[in-house]
Amino acid sequence: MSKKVRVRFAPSPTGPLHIGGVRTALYNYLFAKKHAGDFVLRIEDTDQSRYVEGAEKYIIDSLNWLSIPFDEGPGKDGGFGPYRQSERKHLYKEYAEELIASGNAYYAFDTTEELNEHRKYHESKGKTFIYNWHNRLKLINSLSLTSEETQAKFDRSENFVIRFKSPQDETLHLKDIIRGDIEIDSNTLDDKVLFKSDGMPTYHLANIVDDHLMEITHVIRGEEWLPSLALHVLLYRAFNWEVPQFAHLPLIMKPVGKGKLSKRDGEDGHFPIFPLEWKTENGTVLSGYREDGYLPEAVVNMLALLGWNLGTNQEIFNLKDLVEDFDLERVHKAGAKFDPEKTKWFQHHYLQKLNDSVLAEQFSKILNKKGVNTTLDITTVVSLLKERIVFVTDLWEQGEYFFVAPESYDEKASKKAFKTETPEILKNIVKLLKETDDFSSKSLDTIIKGWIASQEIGFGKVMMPLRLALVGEMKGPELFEIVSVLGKTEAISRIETAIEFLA
RNA sequence: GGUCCGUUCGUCUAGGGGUUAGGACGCCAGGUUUUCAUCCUGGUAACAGGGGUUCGAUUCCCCUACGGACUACCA
Repeated sequence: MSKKVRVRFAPSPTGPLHIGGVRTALYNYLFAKKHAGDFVLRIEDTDQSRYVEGAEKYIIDSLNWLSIPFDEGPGKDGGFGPYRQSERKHLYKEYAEELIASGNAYYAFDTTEELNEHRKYHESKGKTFIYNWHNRLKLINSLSLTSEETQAKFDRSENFVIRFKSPQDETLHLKDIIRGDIEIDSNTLDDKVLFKSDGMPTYHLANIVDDHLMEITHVIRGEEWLPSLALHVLLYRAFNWEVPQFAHLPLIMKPVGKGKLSKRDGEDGHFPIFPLEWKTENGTVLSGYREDGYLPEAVVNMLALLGWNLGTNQEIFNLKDLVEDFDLERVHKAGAKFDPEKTKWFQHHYLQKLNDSVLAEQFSKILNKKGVNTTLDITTVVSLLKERIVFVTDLWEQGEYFFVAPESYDEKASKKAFKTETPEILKNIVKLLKETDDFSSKSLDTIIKGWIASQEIGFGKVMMPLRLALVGEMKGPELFEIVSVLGKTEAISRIETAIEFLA
């Protein structure tokens, strides 16, 4: 019996999550649920200076909005808490010291200034400064100093960090579910800081300790962590802990230009890159998918396919399908530019599946805000407009004329549609409308088309000016549906207004 | 610069030693709608380059180019 699958999503609360982070969360969730495992949310807030108020709440709200809730996390203890690293602070020191005791780590006293000097010097010579086996004895640490000298530094309360002692002359064989085998020469690794002088662990230490303590079986994270994989595996080895499996997800790239998608890409506002709206401290509002009117299903579907596919032609997946079909082995290796246009296509698809009554309810709210008072049946209006909209808000743009009579007629269209004989034709239509009480679109269709046929005039000569009179431009659903919804009084009134306009 | 990862239509991708290299978004055209949009049909468009291996390579190997990530007491 294999261990229960446990995965974690471990964001840093430094601001809003962009869709890259959301996708990482989604893949973790899908993998966990597919294997009947747990999805853990862990907040990695070991860098107090970068902490941003509200970011944690934002992360949780985003996951909830997308229906990818965590099983364990802040406020939801599953026996492995706390789930904020700042609240686990007391844990890490002893693990760092354990590494020192076992000879896998050491104290280092080099100041930031000194290290910067070294880096600058190396850079000037076209080299890279690496703190590791080849020079650690020339630097200031408990390996180069005598134990008395080291103790003296402690007695003087000098700042220190704990660094990992990376091995020399070893070829590491790493394994990644998506990328396969990776070979690393340990001599290229540097002695990463595990424990900072401010008493907090770095990401590397906290991450490994927590993943171990939380019994994480699969680490699914962004490709930007691939260079740290060797260190992490070495850390597990040093602790003599079982190593989880790793999967490094391809990056999401900017839709235009070069490089990976970053939070800054949300600032130009051409398309949302955040799930939810976010107000920065300087008051700028970064748009979110939710506030822009996207359905969470559309966002999830789009994100799922950004780097993964089933191998069939299927592109529409709901969350349940995804849980069933998702497979890390089918995750693409290369980074993916995300495509705002395709996202709209998904949105259109999912919006069409919404019930007319649900849309009508939302549309009513919009109408209220616009101060529109109407006796029209909103659900019917929605049913006529639905297929041409992508967002609920498009309903107004597409169907304003249902509620407000046109005040002008599209210039180009009226040139084409309004002819000298038009007023006479429209008068006849008014007469026909007055004579009937059956305002079903079908009946209207029969009556008016029958009249047109009997007069032996072109359909266009009637239909086009009629549409213009009712709508104001050449757009909208089937004409007699509009007449039917508008009703006798309003329809006749609009046509008479057009006749007057033409006079 | 160094280390690592990657490279199939503009974009997301399928495929994989012998295929007309498939799908989707976009774009274009036609049809439906006597309008517009939707929808339907069709079209456009790709294996980065060079060497191998092989009867045969887009597919396997190597090199180059290009792209990306990392290179902090940030995650």
